[in-house]
Order: sequence, then structure tokens, then C-alpha cells
Amino acid sequence: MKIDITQHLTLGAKRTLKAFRIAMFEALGEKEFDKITVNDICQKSEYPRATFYNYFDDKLDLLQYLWSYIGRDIFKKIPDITRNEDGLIETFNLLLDFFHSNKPLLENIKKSNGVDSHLWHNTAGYLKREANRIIVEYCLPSTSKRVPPKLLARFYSDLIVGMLEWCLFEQPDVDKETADKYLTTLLHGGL
Amino acid sequence: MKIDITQHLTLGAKRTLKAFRIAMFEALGEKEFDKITVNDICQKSEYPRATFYNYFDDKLDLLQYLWSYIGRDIFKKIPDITRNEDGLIETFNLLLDFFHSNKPLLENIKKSNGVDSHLWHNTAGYLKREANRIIVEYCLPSTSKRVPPKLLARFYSDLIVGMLEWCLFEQPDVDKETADKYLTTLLHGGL
DNA sequence: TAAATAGTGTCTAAATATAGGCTAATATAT
DNA sequence: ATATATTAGCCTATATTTAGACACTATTTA
Repeated sequence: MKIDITQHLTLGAKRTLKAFRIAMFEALGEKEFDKITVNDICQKSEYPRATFYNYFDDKLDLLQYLWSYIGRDIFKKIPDITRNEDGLIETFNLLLDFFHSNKPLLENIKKSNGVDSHLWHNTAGYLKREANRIIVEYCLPSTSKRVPPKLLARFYSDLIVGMLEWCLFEQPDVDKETADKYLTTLLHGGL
Repeated sequence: MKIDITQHLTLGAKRTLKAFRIAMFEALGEKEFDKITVNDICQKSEYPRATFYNYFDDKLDLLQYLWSYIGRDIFKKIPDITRNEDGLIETFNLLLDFFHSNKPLLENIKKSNGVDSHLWHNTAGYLKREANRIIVEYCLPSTSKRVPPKLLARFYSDLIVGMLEWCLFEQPDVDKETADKYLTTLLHGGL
């Protein structure tokens, strides 16, 4: 990123970022990442290349920004009241729903060598980070004596994204109920 | 208009105009024109007021620009090969289709005092102008001896927009086939 | 393998957008 | 009736975008 998105952004900057996000998201529904060019993004967003480089180092930079944005956006849907285990299941469900309602995107991610690709690890990393943030904020039991809370949060987000990978790449036909059941079981030690 | 849209426009200017067009179009589907504020437009388009006034004198100015844009846009669908009477029917059908596929917009135009409102006359004027342009370009018979071609084009565009008004305001339930039949009859003298 | 084509990333002066302040007019509520 | 809030336009210094050129590196195509 060439700018600091944690700072105050002008209306114009917000519009520009949004346009590039949408352009990359659309492009990912049409071709795999390696085939997408900066020119594609600029054409879709109706911004010149110079503006793209005002904001991003390259298309991977935009991709990473997109994933962290999507991560945050997905978890916005979690109501503040959801807590503990329900919150974990909900977090997982939101991620699963996202990919299920964006099939072409998932297909193009899979084309880049499936679960072992650099691309998916990158994606998963950003989603895990946001999941972790949500879990720390909402889903940690107030009384955990046996392990440090942050370790617990890490365990949970690893588990959720691991489950997600398994559902998307290993067992794409598994229904949500079954997946939730597996997740609950694993949360209680897997037996 | 504060700028000359017939001149070359930068990418940014095109984006800005497009955003304001879409914002006004959306707003017209939600409330009647008099209730729409410049702030509404700016909020929808995600542009500041200053930028609005860089382009337009006021919201009526934007509305007029929108209608001439829509007029041009509607008639882009007429294939170059369509000629003479078929072209006239097609021109009429495109206009009718446009309003039929934008019911909420039509309702909000009607709310502004129906066919007698200043607003509809304004709208109709811009549509008539574009219809006329298309008719002059494509639909005039090459051999018209009895009247000047431009008078004929004027007669045709008046007739088409008159038919449109009748279909939208007087007889909103008439089906397209009947409307086309009426139009054909009127084109041949009305008997 | 050479040539042509398409893509990357950087740079600049000129064009355009931006925040926010201003006055006056018009609604809205009390 | 009068206070309060919203809206319309305009203005300006600052920030951002823009076109197009540049040097360079893939990737096609012949």
C-alpha cells in the first residue's frame, strides 16, 4: 500500500479504493489471479494506471487489501450479542457462505493450484487474521484459566480456517449442518 | 452545465458525470424530483457538493443532462439497418420499454402532476429531441417530395412522443401490439 | 530466435476534486 | 412568531487524479 488506510481518507480516496476493490473482485470471478493485469483492473474501475500506482505497489498488494477488507466486511454481520461457541460457529458459517455465494471466485482460486497454492495461503492468512480479531473481541470466554486467551483465540481461528479449507477443497459437497457438527465436535476435542 | 460535454472529457470527468447520472436516476426511482436535494445526489454518488457544482448549475441542470443522456442511450439500440417506418415503430417501442422497465421512476414523474407537469414536459422535450435526431439520421425516406424532410422528421418525433404520453398517462394498460397498431394507423393518416 | 506485442512501474505538469467555511433562503418545529 | 435545522450556491487553498511518455521486462507470434 502506498497510503495509510488507517488514517483519515478523503471522499475521493474512499471512492478510488472502492472502485479498485470491486474491479479486483469482479476480475477474480472471471479469471485466475495470475491472468489478471493492472490494465484489466484499470479498465474495470475506469481509473488510469497512474492512479492505481498512487495507491498500490502492484496487483498482489491490491489483492491483499481486498482480502482484509472482505474479512472485515464478512464479520460485520456478526451481531454484538453473539458470544463464545455460537460466535465461533457463526464466524465459520459466514466464511463458508461467502465462498458458496461466490462460486466463480472460488473456482479461480482453485485453478491456482488449489489448497496448496501460494494464493490460497495468502487469502487464508488475511481471513484468519480478521477471524482472530473478531474472536478476541467477541468469542472468548471471560473465564479461561487453563490457557492464555490469545492462544485460545489463535487455536479457534486456526480451527475455523482449517475447517473452511477442508470444506472448500477436500469435501466441497458437505452441507452446512454436517460441517457445523464437525466443527462443534473438534471444538470439544474431536471425539 | 458548467462544462462542455461535447469536448474531450478526462476519465475522471466521465466517472464523475456517470456517478451523478446514476445517483439522480436512482433518486428518481425513490422520490419525486421536487423532494430530491443536491445533498441526496452527493450522498448517493459519494461526491462532495463542491464537485456537483463543478459540473452542474443545480439539480434541474443534472436532470436535463440525464434525460438527454438517456435519450441517446435508448436509441443506441436501434441497429443501423432499421429504416423508414420500421425505424419509427422501433424508436417508439424503445421509449415505451424504457418506462415500462422503470415503473418507480414513472410513478414519481406522475406524482409531479402527471402529464401536465412542468417536469414531464421537460422530460418529453429532451426525449423528443433525441428521437428527432435518430429519425433524421435513420428513418427518413430518401424520396420525400411533398414536404421538407425536416418537417417530416418533426411530425414523426411529435407523433412518437405523443403516442408515448398517451400510453403512459392516458391508457397505461394498453399492450405494445395495440399501441404499435395505433401508431401505424396514425402514420398513415389515422383512418 | 528475432521481432512484435503487451505489461510493469515511475515520472511530471496540468486538470480536477476536496474540505469546509460563507451567506442567504427556505423549511420545520416549538 | 421565533428559534433551529436544512438547503442552495459560491469560494479557496490544498490534495488528488490525469494523460501520456519513458525505460524496462515478460510473453506471444513468426
